[in-house]
Amino acid sequence: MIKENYTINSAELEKKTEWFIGKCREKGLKVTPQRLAIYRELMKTDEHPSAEMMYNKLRQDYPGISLDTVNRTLITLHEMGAANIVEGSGDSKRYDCNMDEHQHFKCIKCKKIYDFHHKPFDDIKLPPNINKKFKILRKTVYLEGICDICLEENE
Amino acid sequence: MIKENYTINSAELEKKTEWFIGKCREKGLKVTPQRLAIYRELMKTDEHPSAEMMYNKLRQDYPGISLDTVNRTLITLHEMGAANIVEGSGDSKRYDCNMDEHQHFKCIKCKKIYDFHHKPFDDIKLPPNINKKFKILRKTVYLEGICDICLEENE
DNA sequence: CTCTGTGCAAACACTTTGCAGCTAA
DNA sequence: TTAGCTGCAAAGTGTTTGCACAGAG
Repeated sequence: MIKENYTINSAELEKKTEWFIGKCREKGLKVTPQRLAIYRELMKTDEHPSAEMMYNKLRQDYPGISLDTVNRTLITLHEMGAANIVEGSGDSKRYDCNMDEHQHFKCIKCKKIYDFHHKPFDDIKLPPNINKKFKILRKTVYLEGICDICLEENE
Repeated sequence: MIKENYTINSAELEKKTEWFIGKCREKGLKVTPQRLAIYRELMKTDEHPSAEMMYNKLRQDYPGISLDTVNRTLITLHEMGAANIVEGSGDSKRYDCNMDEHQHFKCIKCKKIYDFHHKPFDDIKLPPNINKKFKILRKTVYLEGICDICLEENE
């Protein structure tokens, strides 16, 4: 199912806010007005905003807030498990001239990208409602984790 | 299968180079020494390099080459179908605090990201050799294309 | 009171653009 | 010859860092 025009109701928002406050305390992070505002703003949208987009929204209600705080807080949210960084984002572009079907595994420590080819991933079926609504140009199965070399180094 | 320490043999490299020259002619693109060098360099590595990484390698043999040429040429290679931009790259980071399993579709025209949830994508089986070698932290199925709104606008 | 978090400014990394001269076809 | 490509420089965009002050705990 495609989720559209998502709006969280206020009860849900308060519940999530409570959860977030608990999570902060648990991790020894301070509950500042900015952190709350950023988290709540992110809860309220389904736009997968960038830091810049959030900053523009937030400064309407919090004129003093700065873009770096938004940036830093989003990273904090990600680290504490309260937000995801959406795939397809960040870092600089990386190129590849292997035009055969294949997939990538990226090590989040050393940033190395490994090719692999797993036949079943070539053939995954797209959900029909998506396929009908949008024109799909590329489908990607993408794995992230820690590579064998970095795993060894940790021990 | 995982592809490692990939080195192309010179016969293969020449064959691909011929193919590339043909492809350039076909598209009315000039075969310049820089283009050839960049394409051949990309063929020779499995490192999925960034423009910067390629530039540093290439300037050893072509001291005059500039980083913008590398950047522009990589885009050209991508447009002519001789190279891919590896997923997980480019643009600014985008955030999401929906922590439930779900997938994303991104419109390459308007950059809007749509959530959807297709149960079978949650359950895709990892290839056992990958799973054994690396510690997989995240698996992602990610679709790109043109959304319904942008499709309409084109007509 | 203490120590984390914030705002500001500057630095940084990466990409894009305009332009003049060069070169493949 | 000439359209397209390159190199240079500058500007643009997004992110990170150092530091002093403010405010949560």
